[in-house]
Amino acid sequence: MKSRQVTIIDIAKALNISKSTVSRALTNHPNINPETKKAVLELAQEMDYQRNMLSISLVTNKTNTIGIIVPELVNSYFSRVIIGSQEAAYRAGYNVIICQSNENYDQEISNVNIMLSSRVDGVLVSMTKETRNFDHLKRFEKKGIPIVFFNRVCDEMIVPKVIVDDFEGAFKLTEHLIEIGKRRIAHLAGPDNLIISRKRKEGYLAALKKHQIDIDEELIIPYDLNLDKVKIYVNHLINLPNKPDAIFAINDPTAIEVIQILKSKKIRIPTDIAVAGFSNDNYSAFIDPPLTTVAQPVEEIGKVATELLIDQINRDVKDWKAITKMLDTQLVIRNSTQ
Amino acid sequence: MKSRQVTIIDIAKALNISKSTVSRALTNHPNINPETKKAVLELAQEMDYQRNMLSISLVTNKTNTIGIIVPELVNSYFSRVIIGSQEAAYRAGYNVIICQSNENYDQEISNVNIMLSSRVDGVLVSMTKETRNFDHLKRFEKKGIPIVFFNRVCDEMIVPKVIVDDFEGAFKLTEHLIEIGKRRIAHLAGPDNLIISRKRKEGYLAALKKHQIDIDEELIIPYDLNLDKVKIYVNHLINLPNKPDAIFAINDPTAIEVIQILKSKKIRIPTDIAVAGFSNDNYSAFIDPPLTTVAQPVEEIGKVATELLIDQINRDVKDWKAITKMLDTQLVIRNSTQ
DNA sequence: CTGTTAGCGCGTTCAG
DNA sequence: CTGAACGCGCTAACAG
Repeated sequence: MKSRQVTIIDIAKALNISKSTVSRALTNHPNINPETKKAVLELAQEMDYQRNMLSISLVTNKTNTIGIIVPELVNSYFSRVIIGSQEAAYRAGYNVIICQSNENYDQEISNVNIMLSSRVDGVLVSMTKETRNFDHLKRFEKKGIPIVFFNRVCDEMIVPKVIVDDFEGAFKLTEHLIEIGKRRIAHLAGPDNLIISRKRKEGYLAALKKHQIDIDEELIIPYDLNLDKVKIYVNHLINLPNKPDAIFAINDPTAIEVIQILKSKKIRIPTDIAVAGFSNDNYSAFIDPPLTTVAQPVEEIGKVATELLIDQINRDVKDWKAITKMLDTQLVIRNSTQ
Repeated sequence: MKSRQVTIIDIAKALNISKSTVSRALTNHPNINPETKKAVLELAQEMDYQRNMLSISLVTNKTNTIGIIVPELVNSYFSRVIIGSQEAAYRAGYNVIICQSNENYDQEISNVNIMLSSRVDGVLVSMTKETRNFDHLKRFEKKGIPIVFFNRVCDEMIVPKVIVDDFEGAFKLTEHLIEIGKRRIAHLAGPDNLIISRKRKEGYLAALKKHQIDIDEELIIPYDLNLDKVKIYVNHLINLPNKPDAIFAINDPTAIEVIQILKSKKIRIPTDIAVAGFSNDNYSAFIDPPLTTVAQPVEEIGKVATELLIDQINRDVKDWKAITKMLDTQLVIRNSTQ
């Protein structure tokens, strides 16, 4: 059972003044006697008064809170986005509430409901890998709550988005693999509904094409981002009559998993099979062998997305702008490919 | 500018019934005509009504939200605790708001204020490395808001705590180093105000003592958990006339940093210097060489702490229990020590 | 089963 | 500069 906390009324009574005066003293209101203000502030301090954001939000119809919906927090990627986002949010006077969808569509819907009940002023979203219908996300727009996508964006909604150049990143990476002499480059591609999956695959294909390497569909594995299945795919690949000499995984956790599996089979990396990932996760530099990957400015993504969101919040609905910011990637070459 | 969302009154008007009836229909109230209820529910769905938690919390004096204050989210440790906590919280119908103190005392105070303004029903706290005064945390207790510590706990407050047996973990680890033949075991010890630092150091000392190894104060480095300084300390250690043959770092990120530095100096691990950490972070198994460490049931810590907290929330203040749960650790031996 | 009333804690009029 | 009155959206208590 919760006990009631100190309120403005308590202070007003103790000082024998009106609540509105106390309220004014507490909110930098211009018309207030400095002495009254001082007295209120001191008593507030003494009584450990803490303003009740619930009431304030209720009356101002603004919570100064933004919601973030991410697929997961286990890997470092989304955690880092959140770090960047929180920093930008706090600087602008916003708090942040975080929901994980656990890559599950239904849970994403339930997350939307939480955000809506909490009356967040705006939301940052990176969809689950199974999200193909966007009605639940469109509810935000309809209610006048701005939404900004990052990383896993949605083509069907005309809203601000923050992405990296996945095509170019994958292209550069694949070209690097070709340059070190690899010709049979396998790709663990992500689910087709995610644009990042498609773009990365397109970059991979474009690089092969540029270097006149025939595309072998057998080497392109549709993969649902479930790490448990990587073993099956890698086994399949290394048992092909015409084995791959490189594996480009859609992301770093997958690439790291690939490396573990190859090592357990005494396959030499990169001599027999080179391995590359995408995103440059925190520990990718430290694993054995260090992983070649495409670095993303992850914290920056969170920061930019949050700034775009707060900008939308401060606009009238009719003035919403649907800017897409594309940030640069950087090829990071490490020993897993050289 | 935010536009107002659909309210109970809107539904009441549309159906030409009273708001209380709508409210009852929306809240599984027993006394309600099934037909009225059906009509309300359908209209609510159609109008995309979403209950306003701000109002509900204001009147029920309960937010069904718990706050978590952690020092940082960069490393996987606290992220994983949060994963465990969120799971337990959601299961019990609670949401979670997260604040990072960034290892900064003043920011921790500001986090406390955020939690207080948000009227969380309870808080989970792991202190910053600089927290030596606990007045800000005691404010929760005084206001009847239960607090549960985990990992970095506070001896001065008699509240529930969830920890692991740091002494035993460090003891087993140090003993393992001794068993593989190491005698000059250095320790990068954490700040003395953190109990985990002291316990781990005590475990280390106890193991040395048990095996009659003289304690060399020169090998015990007081370290403030700032990764940037690790290089200085490692350099200092390897330039000692009587070098260490093992380094036990207070946590895994530090140990991984130590490994990078030793490798850059062509010092062989573990032959020249063995390295061990604490907590078994996500990637510690994959780095080169794989890191020997003491595994903690991290997600479990979050889960147990949250359950204890919710239990406190459901109790009357006078029935609060100050249980300390100590979870087991497990020595994980990998190639950095063998 | 339903409607009316009061009030949660606060900001914001409008009068003085 | 200060006070009184109203209302944000909702639940709870009391009447019917």
